[in-house]
Amino acid sequence: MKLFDEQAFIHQLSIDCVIFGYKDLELKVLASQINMSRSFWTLPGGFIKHEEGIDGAAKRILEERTGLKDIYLEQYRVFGEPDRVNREVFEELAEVRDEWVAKGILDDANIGWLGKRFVSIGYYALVDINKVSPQKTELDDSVDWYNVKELPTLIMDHNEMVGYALEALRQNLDQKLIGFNLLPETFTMREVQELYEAVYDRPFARNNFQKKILDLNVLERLEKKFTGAQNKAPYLYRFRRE
Amino acid sequence: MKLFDEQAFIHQLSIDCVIFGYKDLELKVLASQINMSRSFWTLPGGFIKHEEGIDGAAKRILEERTGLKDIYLEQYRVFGEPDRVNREVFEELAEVRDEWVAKGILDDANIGWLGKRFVSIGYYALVDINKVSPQKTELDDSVDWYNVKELPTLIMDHNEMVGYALEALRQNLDQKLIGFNLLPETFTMREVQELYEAVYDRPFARNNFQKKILDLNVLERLEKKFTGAQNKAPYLYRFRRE
DNA sequence: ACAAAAGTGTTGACTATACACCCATGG
DNA sequence: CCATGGGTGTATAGTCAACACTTTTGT
Repeated sequence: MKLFDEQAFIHQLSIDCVIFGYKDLELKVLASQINMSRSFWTLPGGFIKHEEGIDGAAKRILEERTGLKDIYLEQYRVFGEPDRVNREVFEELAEVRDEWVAKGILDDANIGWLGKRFVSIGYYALVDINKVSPQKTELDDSVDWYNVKELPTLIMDHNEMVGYALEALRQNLDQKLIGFNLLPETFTMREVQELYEAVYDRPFARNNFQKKILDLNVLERLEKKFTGAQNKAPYLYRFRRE
Repeated sequence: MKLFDEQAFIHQLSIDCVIFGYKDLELKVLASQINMSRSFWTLPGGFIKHEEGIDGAAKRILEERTGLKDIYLEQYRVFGEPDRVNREVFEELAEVRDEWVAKGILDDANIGWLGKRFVSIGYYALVDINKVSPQKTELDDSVDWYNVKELPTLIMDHNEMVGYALEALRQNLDQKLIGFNLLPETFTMREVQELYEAVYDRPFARNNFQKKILDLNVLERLEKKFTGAQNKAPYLYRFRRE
């Protein structure tokens, strides 16, 4: 079965998603590895169907890759310089072309379509990393989370895309109260703080941070969380959606 | 001569520009009027050539419409819902079709190309309104400035585009110090304040405003401006670019 | 001298940050 | 009762808006 029907999509326009997750004090980004003769890393992406809105397309792509519906996502920038095409990758693609066509993954129409210059709409998404089971496509060799500070070299301008996405995330984290999308349903104040420290890559004073977050009036305090550690048990909080 | 060669451009992808100008205490937007059997207003827009970057395309479109090079511009959002097409306008277009084809303005290939669903990249631009002499295209009946608060009804989602552009402008005016692009080379502090009041649609306290702006350290104070009015002559300022 | 508007200084409220202290928990 | 980390209170500095006052200009 052919990987995709290029007739169904708008030409020369793509969507690339920077999916942010948070775990082990690190802000992470989902990237997949494609093995040709060399291996390449890439952001999850896709195309826009003719009858589909761009937000809808991004949602569909995210659902395909993460299995999640109702993901928080936002477009943040369009990447459309004419030199975006990555010559290296395309040369590699040429090398594996016959093999992949034989496998039926791609056909000539696909390859011609992919070879054109693309304008890509950048979306970023925030997910609870525990709820995600990354889905491989036929082309992917692996799909995994990478620390945003130690990303591998991605194809085309995808590293730059992550940079702009992080900038947009930092701008919006406070303003739009979206950070809680990166945390599980309930969490401690320390976890919120550590998340903020990972995003902004700088420390925050504990007491002032607590005051600032509580003053937002968007958290409800639940029962205490007894961890077994020999210290005061922290409260759990939940984000109030309205 | 045919208006445009649809072969030269990326399909189903357009650019629309919200060009802001400032005059007579009002923030203004450039819109052109197209006369079919009814008349429609529209934002200046265009398409992206195959070998051209999107920022470059926006620059070209702006230069065509304003005669200015080196305009400050920024992309702020993509509009890509599938129901963007304006049925009314397309029906009107069908009515004048034969006439326009006869005139040689459009041909069938053009019309088929235009009839598809488009995704549009929104740019906003800031110009010194005194330097602009709006250029009509063959299709335009008029090109004029309209108060952003009293815009006519524009085609498709162009009114919504202006709304988002204004929001983006407000967010960036302070942060990126871009407001001075709307003013002439030299200006008084009062003029800066009136500009801000027009953009944010609210008054600012005179003394505090002056302090805030001067503390940015981006203005150099020049000679005084004697207007002939019976009051203290205000200083002229110039924006320091570096 | 006067009206109009520009420029500057001072005050008080609010906010953000730093410092200090007490409390709960399990060993 | 001690070490550890959680929760809260207070003082200080820095920022922002309101008020007051002085200066310059042409009539």
